[in-house]
Amino acid sequence: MEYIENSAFLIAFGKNLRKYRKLKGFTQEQLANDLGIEISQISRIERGVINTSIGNAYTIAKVLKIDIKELFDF
Amino acid sequence: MEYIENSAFLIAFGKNLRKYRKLKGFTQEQLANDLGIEISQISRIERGVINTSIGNAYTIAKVLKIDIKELFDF
DNA sequence: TCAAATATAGGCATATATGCCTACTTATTT
DNA sequence: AAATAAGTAGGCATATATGCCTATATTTGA
Repeated sequence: MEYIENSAFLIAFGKNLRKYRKLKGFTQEQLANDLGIEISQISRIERGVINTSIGNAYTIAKVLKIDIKELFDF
Repeated sequence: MEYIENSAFLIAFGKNLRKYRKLKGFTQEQLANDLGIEISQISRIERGVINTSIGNAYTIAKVLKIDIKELFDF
């Protein structure tokens, strides 16, 4: 198994999240509303600007109705 | 798929991390040193006291030489 | 091409994780 | 039982994520 840098990981995670969000037909705003977090955060997470929490990742998976492991599968 | 509460998720994550840490023969201190983070944080994460970042989870997986998905597999 | 919807960018205040430290507790080993 | 190792607890300062807001850019649809 090869490991990437932390910043690259955040970007990869964000891209993956964006993929699943669109796949499930959510806009950033809808996702943020369902999550109960700020819409600007979704944009930041998807671009890899911020290093969000595991709890947030879990809640996102919950809203998207996917397994959290899928968010880390890339 | 059934989803648990956020606080329960953090506790489950911590227990799982502890399982893998011991499985790989690390003390909290060794893991913290290899990670380059504070030992007190490991204790807090394992007990579900804090909601650590996805980047931290990734680095932990890297040090333990496991796939990050395993940390979320419970 | 224009309008509307969606996403990006950044500033500022606040909340929470983290680092650093000391003290205490629990577990392990002899 | 005593000594050592490992883990827990909490305080305080700092760093970073988050919330809230406004403005700009980009994409999508008519």
